[in-house]
Amino acid sequence: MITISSDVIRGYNDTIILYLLLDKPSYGYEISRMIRQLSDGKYVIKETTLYSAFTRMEKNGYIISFSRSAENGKRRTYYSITDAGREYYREKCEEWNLTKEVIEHFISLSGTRALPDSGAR
Amino acid sequence: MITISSDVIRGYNDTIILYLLLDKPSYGYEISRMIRQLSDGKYVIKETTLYSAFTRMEKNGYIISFSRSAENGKRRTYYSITDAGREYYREKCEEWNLTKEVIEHFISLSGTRALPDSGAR
DNA sequence: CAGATATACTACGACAGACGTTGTAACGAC
DNA sequence: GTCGTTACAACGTCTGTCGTAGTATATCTG
Repeated sequence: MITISSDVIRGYNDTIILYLLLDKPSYGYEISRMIRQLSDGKYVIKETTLYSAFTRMEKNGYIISFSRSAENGKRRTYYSITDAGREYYREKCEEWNLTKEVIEHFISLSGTRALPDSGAR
Repeated sequence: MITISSDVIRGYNDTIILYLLLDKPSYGYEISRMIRQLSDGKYVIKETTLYSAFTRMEKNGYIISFSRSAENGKRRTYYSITDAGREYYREKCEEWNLTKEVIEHFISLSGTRALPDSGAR
């Protein structure tokens, strides 16, 4: 079974997290679950990756944290996206479209299809 | 101007290089130029990245190197893809399709579009 | 009530891939 | 003769991911 390797998604974890903060603040565990759900279980972010992304993005000003008690009284660290975060997200979306375009020049659909003559030689 | 960040393409440099070796052996400088051409200048691989990819992939058995003199007498290190390399390439192509699918769940086309109600709250 | 499971993190260190910098060497152009 | 292009190799740094472990509370199970 093919799974997503971390090196591939690397550089998009931040984007994914920001997407999930676009409409409302959220916290680690919820974001983790949402990623799993929205990807149909195809991508499960590692906890350490997630929390280190939070730290990094707060340092960069893309999100801000605040502590709030949940209904049951447990403390949680919530994060909400900043304007800079929205801007960064927007840029990453554009970058993604470009990247996709570029990589698809080097992906053959079947994976083994004979190449059209490259013109070399 | 939007450019491709290395973290995005990370994990696909090997795939890109293997693609360019599918039909014939090649060498560093040529591959570098082909990447630039095929991506319309949108992606220019760094030399160190390229040559370290060669070393890594040869160690992994995806490519084999041989030295040959060019017409002008200059020595070049050529690389050709192995069966294991073709197999690896094929897997990466499948993985790419999956990754693309997953990431696009988290990319909104406009980058700022209002989200459909997430159902939360 | 004990123990398992889910929630909600934090800390620490390792690792791999990308990259900056530098150096080398051969060739043709001017 | 030196400048630009070709064609690499070596070395060290940085960043993001991840393995491992630990802490603490809440809820569920028997």
